[in-house]
Amino acid sequence: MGFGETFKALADPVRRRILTLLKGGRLSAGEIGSHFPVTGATISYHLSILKKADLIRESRQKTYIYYELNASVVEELLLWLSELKGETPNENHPGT
Amino acid sequence: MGFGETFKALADPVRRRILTLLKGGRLSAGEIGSHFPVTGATISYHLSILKKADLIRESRQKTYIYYELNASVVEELLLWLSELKGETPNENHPGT
DNA sequence: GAGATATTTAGAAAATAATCTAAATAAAAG
DNA sequence: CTTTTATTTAGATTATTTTCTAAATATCTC
Repeated sequence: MGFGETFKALADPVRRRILTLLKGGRLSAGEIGSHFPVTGATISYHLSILKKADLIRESRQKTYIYYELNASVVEELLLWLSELKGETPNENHPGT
Repeated sequence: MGFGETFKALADPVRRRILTLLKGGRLSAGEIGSHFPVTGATISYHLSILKKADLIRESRQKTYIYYELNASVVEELLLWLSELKGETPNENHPGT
């Protein structure tokens, strides 16, 4: 919902590391939290920021809430930055 | 100097608009300021943030200080985001 | 339903960021 | 060297962000 929100979400090192973790597949909030020396509440806060920026998606399953990366917003960012650089953005969609 | 600084610089709408303006070529601080309803001091503050993030470069000339976009940092950002997306980043260097 | 585990929400404290006004610096012109 | 114009720096204020502890909610298991 706007680049400001997205860039702001990416500005925090904890949130960038969360995204990098999620690159390897979906993880529960607890699993994510175990990688950082902060409380679960703080992780929950960071997840809410990432969620608001639409960089991650959640899915409840049993007792856990799993989070996974949402690449489509990253794509929009790539486009904006490519345009800033002054290049025609590359297409790289093997499926199309 | 670290992605945090760069993303933080990009998180502000005024700073993003400054970068977009500079895409069209270098501008003095005053020329940049004339596009925004804020004081020159505030523009100077935003320019200092962009400078610290190495997103812009300055060059003094006569009474003016000109600012221009520095694309190389944008390139690093593109790489990081491409990797986050899980794709091999595209090369698009016509000169090589 | 009571207890256990996972996660979020609320509220407060501390740190950081954005903006302004006023003063300082820099360079050029006279 | 004084004045003018361009820009930055300093200091104060207000807003936003990050983090914590404690409490609330949700979902399972018995």
